[in-house]
Amino acid sequence: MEQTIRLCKALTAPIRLRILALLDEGELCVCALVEVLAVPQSTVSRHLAVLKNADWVVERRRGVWMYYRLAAAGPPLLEALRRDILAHLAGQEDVKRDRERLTRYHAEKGQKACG
Amino acid sequence: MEQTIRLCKALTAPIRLRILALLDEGELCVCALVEVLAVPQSTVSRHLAVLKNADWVVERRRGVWMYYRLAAAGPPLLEALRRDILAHLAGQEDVKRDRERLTRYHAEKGQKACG
DNA sequence: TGCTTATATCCGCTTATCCGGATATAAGCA
DNA sequence: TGCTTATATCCGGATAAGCGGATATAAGCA
Repeated sequence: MEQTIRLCKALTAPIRLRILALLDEGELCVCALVEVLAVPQSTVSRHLAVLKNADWVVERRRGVWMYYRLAAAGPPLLEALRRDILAHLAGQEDVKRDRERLTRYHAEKGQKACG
Repeated sequence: MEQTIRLCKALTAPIRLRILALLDEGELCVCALVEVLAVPQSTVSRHLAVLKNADWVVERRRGVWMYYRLAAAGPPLLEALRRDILAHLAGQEDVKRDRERLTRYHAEKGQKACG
């Protein structure tokens, strides 16, 4: 029950849904999310912490950079929700916009250290 | 996006999950929920309003009684979430307890007008 | 009409969540 | 060691959500 609620609570902020949709394209470091989402770094970090606590994402350190990605496996409920939610988000206009910005970011990424 | 959030927000309170799990057994009137859940009537009513606004449930008036049931059909996301969530809730101890109480309630219901 | 019962809404209060600038931590490098 | 950069956490203030007793609404019946 608490697990269900934790999972669902993590899905109740637009920015967190946008983060999940971006991570669905692959692992990203915090600075990429800050740039693509265009919100303060502390905000991104805080929302990532929520997603991590709810087991939606896992992190990995590489030098100074923290990389986040969708949790590969987990309890059945999480996997079912992930499938449904991401499929639904994929059709959203705002998500498409974010993904275009991410593509652009990746294109320019050659100059960035965290690539 | 707002739809996703509304759907998920409705799932962030234990009592609302318990209500959904009970309604999964079939339509119920408010007084049944009040008795089975053992919380104040205003609380049940308020949470039912949240579930209704999020399109999780629909209501039907019959005389003085309001009957609530799970929304039969809806957007694909809602149906997918319903399947996942209810399947997961069915295994929970608290949900089983509630359902036992509901069975007992139904057994005694012969004497109740709202049956 | 007036009375009773079921349900919804109101209200004051408490508690949780969110925001983002400021600050702390942690790693890499000179 | 000290400096720089990336990220996390803190903090004070704003907004939202929740609670449940009290009250309003709505239907049925005498």
